[in-house]
Amino acid sequence: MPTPHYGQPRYRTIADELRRRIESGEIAPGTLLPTERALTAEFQASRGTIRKAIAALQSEDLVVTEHGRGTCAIQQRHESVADGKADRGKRQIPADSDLAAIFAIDVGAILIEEQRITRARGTVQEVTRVYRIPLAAQ
Amino acid sequence: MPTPHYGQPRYRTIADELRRRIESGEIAPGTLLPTERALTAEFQASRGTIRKAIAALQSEDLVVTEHGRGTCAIQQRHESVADGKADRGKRQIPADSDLAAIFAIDVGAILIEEQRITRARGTVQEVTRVYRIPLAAQ
DNA sequence: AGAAATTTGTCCGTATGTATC
DNA sequence: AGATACATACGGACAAATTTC
Repeated sequence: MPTPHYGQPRYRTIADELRRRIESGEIAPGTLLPTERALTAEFQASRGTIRKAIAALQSEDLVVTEHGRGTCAIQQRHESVADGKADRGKRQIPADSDLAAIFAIDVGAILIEEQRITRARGTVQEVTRVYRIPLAAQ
Repeated sequence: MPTPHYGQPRYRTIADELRRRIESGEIAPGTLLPTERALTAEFQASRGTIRKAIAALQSEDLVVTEHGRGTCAIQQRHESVADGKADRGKRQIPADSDLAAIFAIDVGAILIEEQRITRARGTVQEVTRVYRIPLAAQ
């Protein structure tokens, strides 16, 4: 097969299909996707194309890939948990030296930290923290 | 050259060099970068590697690429030099009392921390950190 | 207007390095 | 240490958009 990518490129249709499986729960959050090798077999595409599809999902924060391990589906953000308890919080913290360097601000300057805890069947799966500069300071 | 990517991969050092040229004004905002072909000649790297380096700059909103035209440097607001800190990183850290309580693990137990830095026009917008328990421990 | 050249986009196959299990 | 799985890199081929002649 040369390169017949009329309409939509192949890596995109593959990404769409994988996204569907994740969002439908066919690939449960927290579980590994099939290996790249398995995906090349299933979609009859080269490994490079499979990796491009997965890269698209990564940029959507739908999956996380770890070197020798595999690619893992991430718990969805706007999914209301069964217990309904929103494990979210927002607070202000002073920047430590690490964050200060990244943001190019002074150590001790105030940052906004938003925290989100995702659970599955009661156990904590992930803790996500997003830091940013207060709007007032910009 | 086979594939000796000790320390830093090739595409990243190339991306760093191109970023330096853009931020130093050597490649003026609004002007086209050298063609992929020219870059392969200069850096003695394959086209795929060059494209990966450019893709990195794209995700930093430092350049935009148009199909039959080329890759164009973006007008940017000055800002501190990128200190070479990777936009994505993963590391293992011991749980502090806060995280230990959330995960219901011992203080000092190892957690995986993944960090992602999102930028817009060169400036840091958000720092996202995701913590989770190593799979080996589950 | 049209053809050719240029340039980026997609895809394949292979080989080797590196991290994890 | 061995097997498995992802990461990097090369080279070639063809497609599609743009520019040039």
